[in-house]
Amino acid sequence: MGRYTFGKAEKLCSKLEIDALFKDGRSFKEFPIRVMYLSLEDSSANAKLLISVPKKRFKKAVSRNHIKRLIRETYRLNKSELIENWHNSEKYFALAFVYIGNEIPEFDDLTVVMKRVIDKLNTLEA
RNA sequence: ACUGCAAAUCGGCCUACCGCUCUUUCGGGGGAGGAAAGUCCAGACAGCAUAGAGCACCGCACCGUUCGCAAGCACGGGUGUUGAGGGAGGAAUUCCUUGGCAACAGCAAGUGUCACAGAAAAUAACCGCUCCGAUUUAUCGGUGUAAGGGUGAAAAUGUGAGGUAAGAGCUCACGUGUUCCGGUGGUAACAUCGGAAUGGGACAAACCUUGCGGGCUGCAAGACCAAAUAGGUCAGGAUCUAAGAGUUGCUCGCUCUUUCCUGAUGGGUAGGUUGCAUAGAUAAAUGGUAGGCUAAAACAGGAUCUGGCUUACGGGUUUGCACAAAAC
RNA sequence: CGGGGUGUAGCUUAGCCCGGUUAAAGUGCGCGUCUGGGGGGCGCGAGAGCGGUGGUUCGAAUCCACUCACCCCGA
Repeated sequence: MGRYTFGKAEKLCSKLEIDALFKDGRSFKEFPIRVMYLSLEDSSANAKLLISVPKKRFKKAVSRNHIKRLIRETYRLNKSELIENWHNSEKYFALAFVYIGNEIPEFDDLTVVMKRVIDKLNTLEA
């Protein structure tokens, strides 16, 4: 079934959707991640995600890539509950995770944060 | 052996589970670096421009070889300079070995600058020296001179002799620097020998002069496909007795434009394909967790490609050089 | 990807083009003084060797080369 996959359909690629998300989307913070979300009419997947790490805070490409990979892994391993919920209620969302911390996080700490983010998204939209 | 220095080189591996990207004949296969970086140079490639020549602007500047338009880079060589070691000598100095650096064409084309100090920083004259004149016999004025003094980063070719009122390349000898000519060695830069002329302070990373080279812009270049909306062109139709223009002396009529509908068409935007690759996308792929080797491994992530340069870097390996005293 | 700019006292700037004597100013800091005290005024003083390395030159913040850091612009 691919419960822990993260393929292309689940990534936010369209420039139009990205612009709409940053213009009209709502957001909340769960340090060190800022989450933006926007309901979509119809889509290929129940949740399409975009991960961003600002260049101003992390000068080196290696650092930015590493943080993006960590966030992607934690999301990939914890998202199944959220996707199931939205799939049952036929909701479609565009998501953006922006890293606002100043240091490179540890995997275990980020897992805790990501679980709280998933919970919040579940309760907010339920 | 250890340690230090220099150079070259390597740039974590294995196992399990969960994942990413490209490709596929659906079995599978490929998947970041020595610097991928900085963007300091250069080229390939692409578009535009282009009769020929000159000027401006920019770049380069000892010689040879590979590549290249010229440079750069690499290797080798010359010259200069600087550090270290050694030899000769009383010293100045000079020779040899070795390492670093050099934007090493031209101030003898012109212009400009040379602070402070000093008389004077490039048509030299303060003290001094010489002669002449005056005189109050302390000195003053004039002429000549550049040996000596002092200043400075730098003071007008060094030593000796002749010469002179005193002196001076003023003359001569021996040196020395520069330029030219010739011989020898070398592909050449250059080295060396002989002769002639000459004595021009430094600075061109000062303006500049000479020689050589350079068209401009860059893959977000460029090529192709192309929705919606608005407008363009063409064709057909409708509305007309509405408005304007043309035709005409005037009216009618005719033609065109304005309005609406339908169809076609070219340009072009979003977007896509290509350019684009034996890694290769287009919000952009190499990761995460656990364990072991052993301790966490360092610097660090491709966006058109290639070569050079520079910078960052834990640890390992190899080679070369140095290695005091003591103990064995 | 391409292009441009800036580094000088704690901070903000000048000086750089065209090299020269002790690197200048404002603000901040310290001390003194005026005031009953604060604020403010006045006076005095300390504080940088010019981002780094190398070169040219008698001499470099200034000229040149390389390099490090930061900022901005185009699409």
